[in-house]
Amino acid sequence: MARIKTNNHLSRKDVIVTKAAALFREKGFKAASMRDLAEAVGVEAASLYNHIKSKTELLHELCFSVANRFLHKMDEVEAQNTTANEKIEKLLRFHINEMIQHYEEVYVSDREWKHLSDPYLSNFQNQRRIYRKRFAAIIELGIRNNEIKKIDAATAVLIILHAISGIESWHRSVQKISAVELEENMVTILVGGLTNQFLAHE
Amino acid sequence: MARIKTNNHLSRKDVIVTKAAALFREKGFKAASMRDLAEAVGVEAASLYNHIKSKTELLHELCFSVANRFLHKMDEVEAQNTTANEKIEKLLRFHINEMIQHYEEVYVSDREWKHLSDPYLSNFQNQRRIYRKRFAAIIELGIRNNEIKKIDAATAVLIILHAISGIESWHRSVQKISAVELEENMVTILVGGLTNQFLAHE
DNA sequence: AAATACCGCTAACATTCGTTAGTTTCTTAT
DNA sequence: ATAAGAAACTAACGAATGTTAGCGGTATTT
Repeated sequence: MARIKTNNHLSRKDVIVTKAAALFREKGFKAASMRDLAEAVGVEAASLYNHIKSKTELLHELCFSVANRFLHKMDEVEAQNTTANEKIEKLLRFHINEMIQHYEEVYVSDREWKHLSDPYLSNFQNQRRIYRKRFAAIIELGIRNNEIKKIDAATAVLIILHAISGIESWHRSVQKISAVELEENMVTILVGGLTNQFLAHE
Repeated sequence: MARIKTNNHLSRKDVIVTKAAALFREKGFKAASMRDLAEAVGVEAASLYNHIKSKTELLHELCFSVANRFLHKMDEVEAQNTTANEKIEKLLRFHINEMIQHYEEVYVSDREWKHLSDPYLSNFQNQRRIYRKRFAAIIELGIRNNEIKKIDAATAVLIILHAISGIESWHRSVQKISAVELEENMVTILVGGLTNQFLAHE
């Protein structure tokens, strides 16, 4: 009867949530069964219910812990007295680092939130919508200040957020450039575009 | 006993595949049941099997019909005698239009291919890998010709492809800019970046 | 050492799932 | 009109799913 291993900082529930993130990422929420999760944790399926309320609760916890981190960062960035471009770059780098360091959680929150059930579902969708609005507002400010091209802000947000979720591919690929290089490349491309502007002007 | 409606160009199977795409997009492959699909088609679940072999077959058909269209376009673009930038823009616009016009199929192929089973799974993954390699090769050519910034080509591909999948958000949003505007915005941002370069140089 | 809360186990439940078998009904061709 | 084939139906299957009940062992507190 082997117990779930914990250290001083992690509760048994934390262990389960972490393993769930990895499993939901790998198989998708619906395809991952509680018996799969139990095996990953090293315990029988029924035993999980001594620590969690339901499978969906695991998804709640993952989705909202990620969402909260992003909203918190948005508060911080908005409060800073910087240019729109600097704000965008800050957010961009935060997103990239979150995706690199908390890969499984962020990925699950991004792709599996559909399987939340109300009221969590509407709640999550709301937070998401608001986050994007705030992001778009920063871009619109940048446009008014002539820092940023006259493009549709919502489209820009959509591109940025989805481009970041592409780090998933990087994470799984065998031949990777370093995390730092990845970050620099992404910022360069998204902020500055692909085209070699110097050459184009000459 | 209402039959599945067909016109001259669509077989009953085509109708099922199309409805399946919409359903798989909405709920995800695993969460969408054959009984759901049957209801959408207007028939009992068992009746579907007069036209299809299995649920997974539906996913095969969707994934590979999309993949084939992209590979075919890649052949075409590679064969053209144009600059790397022009090739990239061609592919970009093709992706965007595919996503706008065949939204459900492309989305499903993009997000649900994990649920394919071998040998289809490995096959699909291979095609995907090769497609990205070919895309990256075009970018690398552009870099050597000084058309494109010295960035990591694989990262650029990853950003472009994922950015395009963001059209999903546009598709579902209520207040949309037009498809043409969306396309122009996406090309502008991805090729030219966010920053207002003229201003930055002055 | 005894009491107590914690945690894991086995067994089983009600559902839901994809799919098959067998039958009936509708359409089409002769 | 009738035979033949296509396509719908009902019923049911076995497997897998999330979850609960109840019991037994283990760690912690007194």
